[in-house]
Amino acid sequence: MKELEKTYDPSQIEDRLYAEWTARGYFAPNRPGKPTYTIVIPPPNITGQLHMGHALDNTLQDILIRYKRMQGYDTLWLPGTDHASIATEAKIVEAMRKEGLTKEDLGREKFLERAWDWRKKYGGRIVSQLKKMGSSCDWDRERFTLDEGCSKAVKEVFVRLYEKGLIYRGERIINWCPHCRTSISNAEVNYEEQKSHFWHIRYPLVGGEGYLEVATTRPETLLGDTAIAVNPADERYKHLIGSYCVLPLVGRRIPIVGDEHAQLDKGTGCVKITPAHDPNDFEVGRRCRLPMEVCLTPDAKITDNYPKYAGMDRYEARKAIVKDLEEGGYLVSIEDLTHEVGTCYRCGTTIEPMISLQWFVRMEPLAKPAVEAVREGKTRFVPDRFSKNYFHWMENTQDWCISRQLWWGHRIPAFYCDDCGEVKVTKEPSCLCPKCKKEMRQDPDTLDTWFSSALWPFSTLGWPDETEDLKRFYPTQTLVTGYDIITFWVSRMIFSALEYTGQTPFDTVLIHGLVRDAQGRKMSKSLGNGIDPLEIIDKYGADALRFALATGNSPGNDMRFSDEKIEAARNFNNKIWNAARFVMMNLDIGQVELPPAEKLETEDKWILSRCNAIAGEVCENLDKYELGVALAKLYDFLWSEFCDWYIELLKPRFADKGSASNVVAQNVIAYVLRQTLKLLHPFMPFITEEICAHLPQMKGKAEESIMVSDYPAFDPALSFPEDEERMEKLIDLIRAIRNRRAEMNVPPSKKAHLTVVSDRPDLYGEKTTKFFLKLAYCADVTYASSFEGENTVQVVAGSAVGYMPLGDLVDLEKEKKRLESEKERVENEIRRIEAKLANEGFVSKAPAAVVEGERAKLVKYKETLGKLNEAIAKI
RNA sequence: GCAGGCAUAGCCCAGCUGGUUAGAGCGCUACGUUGACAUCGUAGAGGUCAUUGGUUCGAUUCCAAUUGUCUGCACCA
Repeated sequence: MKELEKTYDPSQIEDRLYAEWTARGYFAPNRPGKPTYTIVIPPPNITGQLHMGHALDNTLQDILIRYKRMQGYDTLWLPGTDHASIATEAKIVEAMRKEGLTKEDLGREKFLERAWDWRKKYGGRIVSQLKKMGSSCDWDRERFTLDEGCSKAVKEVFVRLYEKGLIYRGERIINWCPHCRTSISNAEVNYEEQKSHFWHIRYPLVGGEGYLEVATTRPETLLGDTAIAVNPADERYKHLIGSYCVLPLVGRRIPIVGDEHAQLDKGTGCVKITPAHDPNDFEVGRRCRLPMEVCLTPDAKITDNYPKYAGMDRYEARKAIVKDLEEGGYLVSIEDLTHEVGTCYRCGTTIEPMISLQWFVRMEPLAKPAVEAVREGKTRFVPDRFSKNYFHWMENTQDWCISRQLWWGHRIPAFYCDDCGEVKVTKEPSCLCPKCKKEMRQDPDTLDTWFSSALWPFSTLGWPDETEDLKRFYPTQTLVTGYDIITFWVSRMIFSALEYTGQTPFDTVLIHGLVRDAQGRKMSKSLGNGIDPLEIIDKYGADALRFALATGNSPGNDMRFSDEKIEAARNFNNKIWNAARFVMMNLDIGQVELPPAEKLETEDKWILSRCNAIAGEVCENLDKYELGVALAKLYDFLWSEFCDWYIELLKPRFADKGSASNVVAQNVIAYVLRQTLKLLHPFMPFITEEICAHLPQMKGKAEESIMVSDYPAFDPALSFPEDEERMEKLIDLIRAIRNRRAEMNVPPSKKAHLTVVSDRPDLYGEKTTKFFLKLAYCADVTYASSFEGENTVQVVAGSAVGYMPLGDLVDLEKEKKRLESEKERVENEIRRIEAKLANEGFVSKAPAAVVEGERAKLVKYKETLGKLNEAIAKI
């Protein structure tokens, strides 16, 4: 038997195994006809580097796909990347800036060349990083949101929606990022608390003595004011509706209008209206037919219409205008205020609401069926509470601004005639004006990245064509993603899929939380507290990283990543490794065959039964997406039951070379180890594969790789409840003896005589002696139905009393006290249970199994109480 | 403002549809090493399961309120 190294060294193993798996085509099992299980990857940005969020997301997906693959499903994990228009373009622009170049210098074509070069250079980076994680994606089907197929789908969708009237072009207030120089959707705005002021300003009335006072957080937009609104029911001002005031500093006459937007009980009741730079004011402007006055340029500077401030940045202008207002006697007061300000989710710049001609998706008709589908359970969120988020967003969503003033992305397939203004939307790359027959000009803008991501589950499978893949793998089963991306992506995939394919794109959305740092803070570049998964892999291995991320992690909840966690994971790897080393050192059989039940010892049946039970539970947990729970069970089973007990119990048998019992032990332990490794494989693919490759094969069932072996399932033939009970009793007694010795500070080197008194000869006898000798530090063991002796320590557990003469170490008084306090505890338990059983309500209403359980406990406690009395009487 | 999450051992967290002697890991204490593993073993200390009510035969678990904390969404003239 080839020997394993003493400590596990993942770096020697992982890349080699990954290459082997790839070469053998294991990632794409190709089992047409079998039930399918499909996951599409949330495509990482091509600009991105693998971070802990990706690591968690992909660990969970890989666990699921490996599990289903081992269960025999026709699995597909479809990988790919996202062109990430705004993020990528920003990076390229930034790189160009360093060369002293702007987009305009280069022109669209040259710029796009650079972008594709960028993609070529960096798009592969994240992919190779995913591979380091062990991600078993079908790389032959890798896709890109801007590739030919996805582009085809995007055009198809755009044209269809346009023809249905669900996409329209119009002038609306949109969120404008002055830094990225593009519109962004509502979903892409983050609100941040900022300290600011309320400036109270007087607007003099025309043809009168008085003035109206308004308060604003944005005095610079005063330049764009085209009215003052008051509530039509406001007794203070309603007589003024229809008259005018003078716009301070500008001198323009602006009307006083009546509109519900102005509330009676808020501020002074008067509101300045800037229709071109505020969404609410825009609506007021529409209702009152006010002119739009644009006073800010796309880079948030004052327009040339206001020469005094022209070219000033919005904040500069604010200062200047406040100063001028003050000097002109218009400024009444300044009030401190903290308020939420919209910022660009990409660059953090404060967004500027602006009136702009953009393309929109009409959301209401799309949102309705999407809400219905989830309500009817066609797609299920795990955990369920996230469906509430989803409903809330879907039911309140406004039209989606999809055009972006960027070059890197899907160009909007709309064409304009410069002569007659005709608009045509077509999948063709160019077209002639249907009226003037002149070449039309394509819209220069591109689409929101999320527009193409929304089609990902079906565009990647060939839609709009009825491809074999689409038929075979769509709709998909599970989508795994973080809660931060439900609105951006998940909800849009659902309504898109319903609209174009008539089906929800996936059955289940498994939501995970954020990976935070050890102090619970969000990992961020500015804090510099990010942990690089690749460094973790280098140091501890991918399996350790995966274990640290998966264990104890429950759906939807954030988790902390810490040194302790990754060290615990590394230790577990090492534990598995060494358990395997031990097993192999003791094997001399060429292949493994599970002996018939009658040849098995109690401990063999116990471990087989436990392993089998765990297999059943793990499958159940995995089916319910309780991956963290499943892994924790495997951890406990392997470390506690397999290593701490079964291996220790077997040591005497392994020492007895050549015996029949030794051979049985070899077969059982090799079998259980293999089963356990299989159960663990989806979580920790590398170490399990490496060890399995060194283990002898099962007779007649040789497996090429653990990756393509069958996942264990509960097998009634391997369930031995009586032997489980028997072992548990034995373990209880051994534990109790160790416990007693430890309490009395008896070193392991001091061996004691043990007399086991029990009326259960089936539990204790010749066969158990070796265990007491080895695990309970006994010199020898005798079994009896009664015991007469003095100066002995008495241990009550597992339906037996153990007597150990420990000579001078025994303090009889102390011993008696201990036994009595133990007795008291047991008596309390008995009282509690008896009271419960005497309760008419409990007996009649509680389920029979629970009542039976309580009765069984009572019997057990009474038995223990009897033993304790017996022991106390001896003192 | 609206909605939602979380509150369990010194720390970090499990505990799935109510019935457990409330659990792991880390840390701490004591003991232990010539052959699987010190990246280890044995044992121990440590919890009124945030508070208050309610439902129930029975509540850490379900409901309500309160407090603290975090997150979405909205508004902010």
